[in-house]
Formats: sequence, C-alpha cells, structure tokens
Amino acid sequence: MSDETRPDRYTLRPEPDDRARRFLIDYKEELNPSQYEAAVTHKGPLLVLAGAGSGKTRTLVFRVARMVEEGIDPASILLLTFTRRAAEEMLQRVEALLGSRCDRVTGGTFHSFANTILRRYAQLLGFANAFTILDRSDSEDVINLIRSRMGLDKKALRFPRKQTILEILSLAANKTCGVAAVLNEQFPHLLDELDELGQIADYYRDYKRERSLLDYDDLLSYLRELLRGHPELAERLSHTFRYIMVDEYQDTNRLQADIVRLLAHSHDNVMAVGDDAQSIYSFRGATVRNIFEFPDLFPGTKVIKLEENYRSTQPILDLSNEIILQAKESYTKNLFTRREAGIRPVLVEADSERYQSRFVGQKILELHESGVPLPEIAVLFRSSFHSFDLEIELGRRNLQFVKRGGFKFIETTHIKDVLAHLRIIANPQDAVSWYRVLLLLNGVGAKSSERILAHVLDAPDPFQGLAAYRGRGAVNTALKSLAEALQQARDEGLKPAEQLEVIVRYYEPILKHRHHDDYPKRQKDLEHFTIITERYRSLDRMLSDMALEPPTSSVDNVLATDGEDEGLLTLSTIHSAKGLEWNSVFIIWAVEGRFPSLYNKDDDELEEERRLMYVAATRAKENLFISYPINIYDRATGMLLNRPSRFLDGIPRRILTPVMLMEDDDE
DNA sequence: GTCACTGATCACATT
DNA sequence: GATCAGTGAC
Repeated sequence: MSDETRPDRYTLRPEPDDRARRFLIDYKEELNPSQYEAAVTHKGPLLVLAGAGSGKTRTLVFRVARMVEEGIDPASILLLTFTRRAAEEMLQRVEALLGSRCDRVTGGTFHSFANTILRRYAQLLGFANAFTILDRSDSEDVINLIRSRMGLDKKALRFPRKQTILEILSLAANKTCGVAAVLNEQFPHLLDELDELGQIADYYRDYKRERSLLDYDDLLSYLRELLRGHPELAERLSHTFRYIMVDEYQDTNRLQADIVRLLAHSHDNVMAVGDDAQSIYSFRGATVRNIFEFPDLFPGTKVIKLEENYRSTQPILDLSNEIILQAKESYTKNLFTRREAGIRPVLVEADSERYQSRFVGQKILELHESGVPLPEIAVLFRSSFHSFDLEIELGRRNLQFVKRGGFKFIETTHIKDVLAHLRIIANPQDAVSWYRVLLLLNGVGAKSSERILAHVLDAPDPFQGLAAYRGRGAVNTALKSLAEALQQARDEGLKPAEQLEVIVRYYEPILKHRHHDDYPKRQKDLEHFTIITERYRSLDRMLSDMALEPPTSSVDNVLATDGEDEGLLTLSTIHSAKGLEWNSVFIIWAVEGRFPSLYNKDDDELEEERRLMYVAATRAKENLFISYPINIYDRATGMLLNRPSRFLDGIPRRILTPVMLMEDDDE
C-alpha cells in the first residue's frame, strides 16, 4: 500500500499541560525532550539514534507505558530485542509503572519470535511443527556428514573445515546474498571451491528439510519465506502486531530488516533504536548500513537523536569520545553529560599477565572496601579465554563472580549428549540427534550408525524400528538398552525433568566410560541440569529454550545459574556486556594482538574492533581502568605482544592517565 | 572393513 | 578442551 492510499486517521492530540494529567505518568517530567518525542510518536516509522548511556531503555519503557495508557492493546505491541533478558527487563519495568496490564506485550529475540510463529505455521512451508532447532555445533555435525558423503574430505587439496563452511553458508543466509558473493568479499582464497560449496549448500538445505531440522538462520529465512509466500498470513500478523519496536538495530542484518519490513507491511508503525557507533556483530552478517538504510526501507521516517549521556562522568566520556573520534568513518552523535566531576580513566601497564591479574584483584577489593558493591563492578575482555588467569586470582582472593560469554554450560559434551536423547523423543526424524546417540554406543562408529539409522528412520515408528534392529553381539545389547531407555522416557505422563532423569540414568555408565577422569564433575552438571529443567512443562518448549535462550552463565558458573548476580562481581566478554553498565569497569588485555585480535586485519574489521573498545569504555559510570600486560609471547602465532592497543594510541595523558604498577610484595 | 585409542595441533565474538 | 590424522586391534 502506498503512502497515499493508506488512510491515516490518527491525529496526535494537542497537549496543553492540563491534558497531560489524564496520564498516570508525567512523561515530560520523566524524559528529556528528545526522549519524550520518541515516547509519544507511535504512528509511522521512527528511527532513534541513541548514544551509549542516553537512556534508550528508559525511553522504550516509557514509550510502551504511554502506548498502553493511550489505550493501545498491549497484545498488538511487538518488542524485538537482542536477548530475551533485555526484553524481560524492559517489560518488568513497564509493569512496575503500570501493573500487569502490559503482560500481553510480545517480547523476545528475532529468533524466538520466529520460532513461535513457525511452530504454528510451519506446515505451510511443508515442515512438521515439531521441528528441531540445530545449534551451531549440531549444524557443524551435519556439514561434516555431508562433506564426507560427498567425498570432499578425501580430496587431495585441502577443503575448508566445517566451521568455515558453516560460516560461509550462514553469512550468505543473513546477508541474503549468494555463496559466491560471500566468497568474493570475505573468502577470496576459497573461490576455487565455489562449486563444491554450492553443492554442500543445496545438500544441507535438503537434508534439514527432509528431517524437519532448522538451524538458527533457517528460523529467520523461513519466517521471511512464510511472510512472502503467504500474503494473507502476513496481513494477519501485520494486523496483530501493529506496533513494532526493534532494539539494537545496528546489530541486525539484511534478513532481519526484510522481516521487519514484511511484518510492518500494513501499517509502517516501526520504531528502530540503535547506535551506529556500537555496531559489533558483523560476524553475524550485521551491517551498520542497515541502520542508515532504515529510512529508505521506510520512507517518511522520523529521526530522533539521543545525545545526552546519563551514565558516565565527563572524564570517561572524554576518553570514549576520543576512541571513537579516531575512527575512519564518522558517527552521527556527540555525547555530552552534565556529570562534570569524576576520576580520570587510568591506563595500567603490567609486566606480566600475573601482575595484571593481581592488580585487578587488589583494586576490586579496594573499591569494594570503599563502598562499591561487587555487582557494580565488571571486568571486560575481548575474548573469553583472556580471563582465565584472572579467574584463578579471584578464586585465591575469595572473590566470587559470574562469567558471561564464552563456552556455555549447555554446550558441554555431556549435556549435549543427554539432550540429544530428548530431542529424538520430540522429533523422531531428527537424524542429527540419532547419530549422536548411536555413536555413544561401544562398537558403533560412523558406518554402523548409518546402517542402523537407515533402518530406524524407515520404520513406521522409529522406536519400534530400533527395538527390532538386530545387531551383532555386544552392539545388540547396547541397542536394546537404548531402545528401552527411550521407550521409558517417551511416556506421555512424564514431565520433561522426569524424562531427563530416565535418560541420565541410562547415560551414566556411558559417561563413566568415556570421561573417567572428570566423571564426578560432569555427573554433578547433569544433576544440576535436571534442576534447571524442572520449571518446564513441555518438552518442546524446553528444547527450544535450550537452543535459543540457554542459561546465560558459562561453564563453571552453573551454581550461580542465570545469577541474578546477587552479590557477585561480573566477568564478561564485551559482546555479552552490550547494553549493560557498572559503576566500575576494568578492561584487560588492551594489547595489540589480543585487542584488536590478530585475526582481524582488514580495515573494516579493525573499525569494528575500535567500536568494541568504545562499547567497553562506555559501560563505566565512574571508574574505568584499562590494563595490559607487556612482553607476552603468544604461542599460537609466535608473536611477542609488546604494544598497547592501537585504540589508545595518541590519547593525551590528561584524558587517559598512565600509571606505574608498584611492587608491594605480599607473597 | 570398522572402531577405539593416542598424541599433536589449535583455540574470537553469538542467536 | 576439542578435533583430527594415524595406528593397532578385532
């Protein structure tokens, strides 16, 4: 529908001050003029360029509240965020303002939203509704299988590894371009393999389709396909969700933009919020261009900038501005604050990683003693493994922490193993899980599992098929006990946690055999995992959640599950720190080779690393410490890391104060 | 032909 | 810690 033909009956009421009283909340009092403007503009496309700490979340919260107060049905509001947590937090804050009226707002990530819609309409695309979601390592397993079936692993010249193949296919999906374009742009050295990669892509797509498997990208791709191919459904959904808000728009990709465009097709009521200076997810196909092209996608877009920073003191902002000022491209905003006074950020050079860790540990204790609560302190780093040494140091000082980012609990082999059994129960056609489960059996390798699987999937009831299969000797007994366990766990009357217990009981001997060294630790993990699953009533729901929004804590932190971070210090990758803030922030490993990482060499990648440093610095409210160890030998590359991060080059001492570490031998 | 085990090699960020 | 190639055992 063009702009002309669309009836636009909405008129913004004039608002003399006395009229404002009809609202419970005094929006003008609560928000600055730009924020207010954003909160009361409900019709038509709106782009909010919100700088770091500019009260973006607050604006979104008040905007939802305002809509509900104006009588807009909460069920017609869709809030798409980067993590489920972000959505939950916002909706809780709205609830605090208005009570439970707003609990019918739909909120979540693009992926979880796609999952919800596809569970309902997947059959329109020829999928079973009980599809299984493949996480990254599942997808890699499939790629591996295909690669060996196509005989590409035996090729004389080396063929790319499964991670690389998947990365290429994933980028092609997210940027909605062909494999050839991805190769041209990012993997020119693999252009010779274009044909084979294309074949793998086709094979992979068909393989998943036949078995009702969807990877992360499929959730989005098929949602788009659904909307494009079924206009009447698109119309209906568009009508259901008449007010759409997309947070962190700078980290969305072309595919997501397409979805937003289609969803809003009948009304154009879309608010995109983001900050071009904080775009840090290009590895997921996100491009900062997306946010700039929003007005092209939605002609007539109103643009609002939020430039006042309420988070950080002036000295912290000075440093942040300095970091981003040196970027090659320039950004749209200039942040300012009224929090003039404050402590200057500090740059600490340490002789070794140990000294860096000791400095951080000691400083954290000092801050804590001077009254900063531990949950108000965070240590940020480029890569998850950068904190290993510090974790030991913190343990020594009895400082407990939650770690965000990095390997997740849910991704460990033993958890994935038991989940695979449950996934078979939920989707008996799930060949990926069948493989995983069969390969666990002693005497069953790649070949026999293919044979067994062919037999199993051919049977009208795969479980009967398994029970009927005749293997040789020990293999046969193993298969029988697997069949038995699956039958038992399949009982409709069981809750997910109980089903899991059946599987764990069956799996324990396998675990013992395969991981005899750290068997007890892994067994504890499994126990803990059953506790996590107790809140679920539906197996499908639980499995989707585990794939899309798994418990956030990383491996060793399960005990502080999803840690409402009570009393705990935070360790986090910068990526996982997006949108968060702390009174005091440490950025460690600010050294060339680690940050920026050695793997990112071209200009665009380096620009993104710079934005990453900017994101890190702008997390701090009052205290910011940047540190780097010097003269570190990097074994992986054989390089000596001996220069501070280029992003700190040339920053005047009055903005970033270098500090010497003094030895006070306490050991 | 098939599988299990050993030791060398390499490791960025995430829905 | 996970993965891969190589090797010996059945």
